[in-house]
Amino acid sequence: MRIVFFGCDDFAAVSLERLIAKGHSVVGVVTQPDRPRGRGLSMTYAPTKQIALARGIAVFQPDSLKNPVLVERLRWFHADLFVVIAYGKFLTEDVLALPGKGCFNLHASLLPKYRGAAPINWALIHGEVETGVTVMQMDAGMDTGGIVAQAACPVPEDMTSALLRPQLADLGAGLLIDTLPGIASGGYTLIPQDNSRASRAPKMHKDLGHIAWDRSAREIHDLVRGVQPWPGAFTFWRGNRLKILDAAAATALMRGRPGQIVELHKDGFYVQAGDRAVLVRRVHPASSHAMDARAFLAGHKLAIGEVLG
RNA sequence: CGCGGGGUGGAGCAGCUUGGUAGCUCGUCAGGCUCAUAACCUGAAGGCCGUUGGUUCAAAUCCAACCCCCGCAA
Repeated sequence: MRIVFFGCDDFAAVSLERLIAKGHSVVGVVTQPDRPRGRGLSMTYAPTKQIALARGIAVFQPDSLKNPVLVERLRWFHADLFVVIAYGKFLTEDVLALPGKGCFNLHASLLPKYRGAAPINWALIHGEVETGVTVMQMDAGMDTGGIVAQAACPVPEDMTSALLRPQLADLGAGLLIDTLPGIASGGYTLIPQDNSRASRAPKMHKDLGHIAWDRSAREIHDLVRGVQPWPGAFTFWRGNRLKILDAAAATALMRGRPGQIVELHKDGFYVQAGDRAVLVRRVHPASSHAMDARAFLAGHKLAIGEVLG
């Protein structure tokens, strides 16, 4: 079975590696065009592209899949199957119709929940205690296709999106591998998604990480966990950005205005939220590096009553 | 040449503008106080101030180059 793999990031790379390792015939890798990234705006290759180059697999980086010429180029792969993971572009119906066995997607949520670009982040932001991965047959909608298989996993209290991401990538890669024989033989059944239970997980953007201190301590805790490593939860202290890397909802009730520093502690400092306080345990000041709150407190004189925002 | 911040005992910071005895909050070690403690008191160890070169009687501090780290932006 000739497979063309569509995907870009580290999450997709795990499955690509697994496919190759299991001996599947990956004849092409389709990724987003290279763009200048990082400090200094140097050109960096997507993780999947790096894997493809190392293995001598053909790489294709179309600007748009709506361009008929580029769609025609995809046909030359003579693929039986398209596997799509975190590719970042919609596949048009013309593209979906190309492979004989169809197009299948690995999505990092228990569909129909969290359809969209950032399912892992949103599951944590919403405080889910369970999430998982789904293999589905693609249709023209956004993550609306019939479900082939799912695997769930619990979400511990202290889980962050940065930690959960590789775990789900691994879980998903395993599910994908297990599912492929059925897809190859046609021996699978599609379970339609219940649209009434669907929810959206739109792409992360910068301002999502900006902490609104009038939200509940629980919501802030979930936000801090859910926006890592990017965009990261942040607030402003004396005019400078202060990333909050680890925070917990306080058990004791404290009084203050939302955003106000209400208590300094050996292991961090308490900031008043909408209901109770939040204990900030790890931070990343602007122009510095990540550090425990106790280290931050050693070098910066925080005053009780100061307001973060 | 995208914009910007920073490298000072184990940690986080001040000092640099106006060159000339290494400072602060902690940590560590020893001792003391206490029923006890993350509390308090006393004392000690630990730094060629990122690297190289320059200016100077004298450089953490001024100048040049280089290395490393980070934020923004993507």
